[in-house]
Amino acid sequence: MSHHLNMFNTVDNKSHGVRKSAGEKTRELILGKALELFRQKGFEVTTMRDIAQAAKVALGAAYYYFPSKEAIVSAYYDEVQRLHAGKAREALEGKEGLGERLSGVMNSKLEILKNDRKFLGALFRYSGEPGHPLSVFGEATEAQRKQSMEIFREALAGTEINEESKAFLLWALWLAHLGMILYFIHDESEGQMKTHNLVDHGTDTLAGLIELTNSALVRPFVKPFQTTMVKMLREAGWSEEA
Amino acid sequence: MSHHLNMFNTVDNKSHGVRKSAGEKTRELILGKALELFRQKGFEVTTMRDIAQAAKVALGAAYYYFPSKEAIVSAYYDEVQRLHAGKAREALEGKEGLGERLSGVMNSKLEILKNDRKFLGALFRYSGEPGHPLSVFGEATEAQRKQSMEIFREALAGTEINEESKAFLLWALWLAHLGMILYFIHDESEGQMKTHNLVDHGTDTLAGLIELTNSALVRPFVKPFQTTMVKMLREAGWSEEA
DNA sequence: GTCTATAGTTAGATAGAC
DNA sequence: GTCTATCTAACTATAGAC
Repeated sequence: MSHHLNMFNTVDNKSHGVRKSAGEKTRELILGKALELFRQKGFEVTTMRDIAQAAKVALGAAYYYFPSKEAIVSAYYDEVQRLHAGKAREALEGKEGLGERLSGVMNSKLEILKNDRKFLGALFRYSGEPGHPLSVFGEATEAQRKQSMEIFREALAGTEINEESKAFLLWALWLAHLGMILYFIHDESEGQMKTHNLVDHGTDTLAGLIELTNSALVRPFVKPFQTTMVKMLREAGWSEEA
Repeated sequence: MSHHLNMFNTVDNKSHGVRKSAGEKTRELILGKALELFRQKGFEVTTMRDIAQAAKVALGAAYYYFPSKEAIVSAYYDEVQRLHAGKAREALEGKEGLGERLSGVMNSKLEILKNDRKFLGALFRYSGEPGHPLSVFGEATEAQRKQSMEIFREALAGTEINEESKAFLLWALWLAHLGMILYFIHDESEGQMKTHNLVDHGTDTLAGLIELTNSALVRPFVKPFQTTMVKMLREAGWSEEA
């Protein structure tokens, strides 16, 4: 029985039955060792040579699998997304209120990232460079973004919002979730308690506001704003992935 | 008469009467040439060697004045802030409505940045690294942040908001203004029209919302949210520059 | 397709002489 | 303050083993 711990320090069930090519295994080895080093020493100070050495492969092998050092963090984040899809759906089971549903999605994300604040910053390094393959806003990462927004779509299931506003809300939630990660990285409080408070109250407040704007009493006042905002955002091209 | 164009391609009035040390002049020369190259070729492809050569100094001299390549962009941004303080105050003259006041501040910023989208991204490179001297959220840039928020405080003059909410609103405006710059960088539309639309409608909408929440009819509904939010943000430590 | 080994190149950054 | 020389580490290139 070869249960073994993967890079996330969880039991890797997939290793039973699923054939992996030699390349696959090397790739995971490099990724795992890299993350180990990033967690230990930090992203900056860890060199590609360190990583190759730790994985007992040649430097060229590391570059064969990962075109750059940041690409390793990006690959890690792919895994995070995959895990999050599962964990978030688990968290959504049986939860009815919008507030707790949003909170479930956000908190499961934090749970996955909890030991990796040291190197998550590398994810944001190219956010201001539109063409860069690793920009969180770039074309190359569109699939990831869509996938992430799908999870939020599920959290919103059962909420009464028209499709256009919902599309915008998904974008906003994805952005907020990025902001959460950024805040999390900077949060030096015990157990990142401040981030958790922010998420708990923030999701609750947001849910309350959404319900408020749907209430018969307030809606007439809010309606014109919604119309303006949708128009504005359409002009701004948010729907075309701008 | 030695009117000459400075790095912003505007007439440099300060050069009359104000003595500059040799070092001061070298620094400006390097900064100016660097920005020229950044605008021409982009930030990435411009090397420190290129910059030093263009300024006819040794590589070491460039590093004597600027500890890193990004520090050049940061120094440029200091100038931007200084210019913005002036331009924004000009724009605020005679404007009464909150919407147009906010719009004035935002648009004057865009006006200053308009030719520099190519390298503004460098400003965000370390936003995910708390300790880094060039992180927009870091301690080392706190003075700049405060200065920037002061401009927004002036835009809010005459608006009825309690001090605690206002402090938060300033933070939010500063963040929104960062977001605007990010969007601006990614905006490939003719003359960055999309950014301008977003700013025009966004400031108007925000102003409308602020007024709405202050109205007698809606306030009772919104009040509990304001209370919760202020509490939440206090717990999150936003006031302590977290 | 997967890797090793090794030898560059490039460019950011630094040390220390003048 | 300014230079020259040097260092480091990301990255590339290549030739070959399996």
